[in-house]
Amino acid sequence: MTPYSEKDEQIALLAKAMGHPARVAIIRLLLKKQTCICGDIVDELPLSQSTVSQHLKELKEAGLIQGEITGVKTCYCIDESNWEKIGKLFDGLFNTTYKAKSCC
Amino acid sequence: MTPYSEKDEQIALLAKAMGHPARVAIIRLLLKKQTCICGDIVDELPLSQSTVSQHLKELKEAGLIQGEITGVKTCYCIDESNWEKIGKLFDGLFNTTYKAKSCC
DNA sequence: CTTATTAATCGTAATTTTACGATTAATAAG
DNA sequence: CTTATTAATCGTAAAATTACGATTAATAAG
Repeated sequence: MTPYSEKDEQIALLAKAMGHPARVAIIRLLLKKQTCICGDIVDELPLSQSTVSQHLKELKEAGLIQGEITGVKTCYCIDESNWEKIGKLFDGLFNTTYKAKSCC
Repeated sequence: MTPYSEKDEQIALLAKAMGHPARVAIIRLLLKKQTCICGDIVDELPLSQSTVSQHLKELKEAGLIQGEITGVKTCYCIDESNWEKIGKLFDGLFNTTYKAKSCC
């Protein structure tokens, strides 16, 4: 269906999800802070509640984070089941030591 | 000016550049193959010459690749001076071992 | 039951991205 | 000099993204 490899599609999807500074900031927040309530994330970002919610949804759909509704609040966290795999995917691409070729 | 950290902006910019399967495929091609002539890249992708040229421009602007005009052809390659740094940027983010927190 | 809080979703406008064909500029080949 | 080749750029249409306020749904608090 898609003319690209499964791996390339996967990396592109994940990279796209990380392709906005607000989403990078959210990921970093979830890696650092104890609290991961949606409202707390909204407070840390210069964006409206609805926009942050949209960014959270994108990160969730890409498999980077998980959201768990508890009562009236929603707690977000890094999706542990994918995190390591994602790290390795990027590692496999970016930490290929590049050797200069003849052409340039 | 920007409300986000320099690092988050940098990562987002690079991730965005990798956020399309065609561009991931181009990077992988440049990592693997000897030849890096624009025309060869066009041949490997299911896209028109102008579209590939546009993707190459984006990768170049993000600092991921370099292009060198030699006669009537242009030879693209991984930007060695940035490659390692970029790998470390992503490594620093994705290879943070995530420890489950109390909240979810 | 009523009201308040929280976060998702809807509707929408503005911007950006993606893709293409056509054109252009530059070098190479004849 | 003329023609061919290569790749960048232009113009443009369609689609996707980003952001917001308003609304909704669900639980919590009174």
